[in-house]
Amino acid sequence: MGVYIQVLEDLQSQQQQVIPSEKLAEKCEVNSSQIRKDLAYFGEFGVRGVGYYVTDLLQAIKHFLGIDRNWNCILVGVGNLGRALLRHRQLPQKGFQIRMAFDCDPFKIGEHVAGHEVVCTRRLKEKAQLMQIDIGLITTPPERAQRAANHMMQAGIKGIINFAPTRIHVSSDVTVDYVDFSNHLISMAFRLSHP
Amino acid sequence: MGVYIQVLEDLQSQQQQVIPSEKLAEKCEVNSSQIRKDLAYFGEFGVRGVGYYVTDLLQAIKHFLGIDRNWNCILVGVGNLGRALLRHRQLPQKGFQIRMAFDCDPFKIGEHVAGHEVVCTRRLKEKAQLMQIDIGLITTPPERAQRAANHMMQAGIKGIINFAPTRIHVSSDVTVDYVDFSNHLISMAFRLSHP
DNA sequence: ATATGTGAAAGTTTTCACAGCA
DNA sequence: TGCTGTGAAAACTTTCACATAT
Repeated sequence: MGVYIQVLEDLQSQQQQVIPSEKLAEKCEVNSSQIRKDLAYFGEFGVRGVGYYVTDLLQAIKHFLGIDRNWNCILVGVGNLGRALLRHRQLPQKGFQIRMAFDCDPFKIGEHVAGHEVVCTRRLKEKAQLMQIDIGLITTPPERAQRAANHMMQAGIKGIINFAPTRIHVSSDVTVDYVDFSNHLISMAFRLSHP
Repeated sequence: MGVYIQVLEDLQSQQQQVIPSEKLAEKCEVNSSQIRKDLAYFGEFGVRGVGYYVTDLLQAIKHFLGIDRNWNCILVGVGNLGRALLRHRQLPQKGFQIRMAFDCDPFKIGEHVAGHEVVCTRRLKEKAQLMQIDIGLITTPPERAQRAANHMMQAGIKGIINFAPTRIHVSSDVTVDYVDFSNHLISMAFRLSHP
């Protein structure tokens, strides 16, 4: 789904006005009926005999996905990965603002990373409740991921993306998504071993 | 699939010898027949009435996935994400060694990151052909991803993991995997918008 | 007694093929 | 004519349920 946005934004920057599902499918490397099904799902946006208007379609997809607004995020764990995310320009560009960064290491507290002051994790609830935080990013070592999740839940955060390679337990009204690089390397190793 | 390894290694470090599919399913947050199907797929490793021997199973899964050996990797693009990957201790721990780091920025060339000297991307082929490199990681800005992929193909690399948010084109004997954080944030935004 | 391995059933996703509209 | 939107078919995945092994 995110591919559509990627490719459509590309087309937009190339001043391409209209695209038929067949061409879009090619660029996204999926089947063209797949695209038509997906796009028809949230309203009839295509024009028969013509194709899809790039700008209108992008708008519609973004609205449908809920990314035609800003999302407030916080990050816990200012290690290598945490810093990479704090400095990543793509995220704010797409409407995901990391508002604050937390860590429990006294040596890191007070440090500034890409314009964010690093704050003690214990102050997460107090700080995060003030501004409405939507999404929490966990980039701690695995053994501290659960604690980070607990802090986030106490602050009323309902969406957690866990980059630490461990499962976390959350109450049923909280959505968790797992991101683990190693999995991509593992799956690549598998594919290369079974040609 | 990677979840199994995560959980089994956890069990191993807790000295747990045997585990039935039901318990394993709970920890992996999947259905227990799912697990039995998956595990039966590469040989009968369970013992009826008992369960699975953790160590043997781990061994078998790792062998099956092709991660009971070392994989030589290189990285192109020493930005924030590139640095995070170079410093990530989990990767070598799992058998993925990043052997060299490349960048085309003259200010970065010669710099050392986590024990890796940064080398000019033009010298990729020359350098990478010497040691057998299996996997290439692209962490460049999107506009330089295709060039990085071309260099990798010239060096005979057959597996590419692309962290840049753009599609790349490769010959049919090369496997590409895409990793894009934004997708996880987008999918979270979607789930939080449609409760 | 207990827990695997596996056919058969249910559910989901992907693709096909074409009617219907610009 | 050209391309969308969509039912129907095919392919794939997940779950159930139980015969089978220790």
